[in-house]
Amino acid sequence: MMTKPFGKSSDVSELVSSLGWLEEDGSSQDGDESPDMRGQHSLTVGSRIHSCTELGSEDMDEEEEEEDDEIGPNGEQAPKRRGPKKKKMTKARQERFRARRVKANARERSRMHGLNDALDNLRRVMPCYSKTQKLSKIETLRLARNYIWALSEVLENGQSPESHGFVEMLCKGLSQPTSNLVAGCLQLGPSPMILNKLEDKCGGPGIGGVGGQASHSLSYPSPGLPSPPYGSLEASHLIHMKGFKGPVYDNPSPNECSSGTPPYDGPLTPPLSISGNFTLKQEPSPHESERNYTPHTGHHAHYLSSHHYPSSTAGGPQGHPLFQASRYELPLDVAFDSFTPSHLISSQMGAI
DNA sequence: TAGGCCATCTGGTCCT
DNA sequence: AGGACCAGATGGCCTA
Repeated sequence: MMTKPFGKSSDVSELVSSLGWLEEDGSSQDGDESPDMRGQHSLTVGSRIHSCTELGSEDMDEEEEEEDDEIGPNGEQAPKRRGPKKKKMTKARQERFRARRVKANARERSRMHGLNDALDNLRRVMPCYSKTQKLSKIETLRLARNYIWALSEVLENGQSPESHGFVEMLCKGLSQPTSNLVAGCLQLGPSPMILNKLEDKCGGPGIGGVGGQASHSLSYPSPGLPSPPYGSLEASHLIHMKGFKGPVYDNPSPNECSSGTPPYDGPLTPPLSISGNFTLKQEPSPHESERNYTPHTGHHAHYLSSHHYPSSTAGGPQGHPLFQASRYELPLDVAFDSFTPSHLISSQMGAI
């Protein structure tokens, strides 16, 4: 559960607002703001406070304004402050500040969009990529780690990708809905990824094989379907049941304890069929279509069992720039001829 | 209604 | 000085 310092309607916010800290004319809205802006009708309390502080420290060439006689919320005199004195917020300064903030906000939005695009790319190389059932960010990262871990087991220990252990590794530490999704996908059919490549290279079917004939005996519920009340695929359960024996880690990270997912400190080994995967999945990011900000909600995606892409994004824009980048293609073709884990990993990570 | 997840704004910090 | 990165805060949307 996410921890939130304040409730959704913060008492503090109301207090600050009542003190007149909030701008009265709604000018906190960026001029370049998208229609997608949903919850930004007021600035955050902390931000507002910081904002005032910052304003007080800029433009030292302008006249300073004493603020010694600040009056507190209850009328009492606030203690004198040390440090640079705040300056009066002149109109010009306000405008400059706003312009700066607007630019910074735009950059930050762009940065976060880039991050989300990268996450989308990562989702696409996951075994259970689905346009309609999107993994949450955190689950994407967890699954990615598990995936790398599982593949490394395949390469290093010869573990079969059809084995229980492979699926267990993939699901380890994931939420049940995600575990179900992964299991469902693996059972349903070949993830376009490693499995095909394994088939090519090893002469064996991938997990589940084409047509969804799962060769492993784990009985996963309803293939391909989202989460809920299907059986429990909680990885730890499986592990206990099957006497799972994972790799030995030298330096277990304390951070991993909470999730129950083992850390992986060993050498990374790359996913096996990145190239095939990218070939198959070179679809435009759903996110990309939303970059144009359809009004409605900023919710471009729904997550796992309970979320679905809006139909309008099904087609999506063509030619995602990221997928046109040569860096996705070049190293991948080399992967199996001159197999160099570090190279592949770096190429894969570059894609991410 | 609570909880999960998200996008966005924001100020601070670090780096170039 | 300006940009990148980060984390805190907030409200919206959605589902159970």
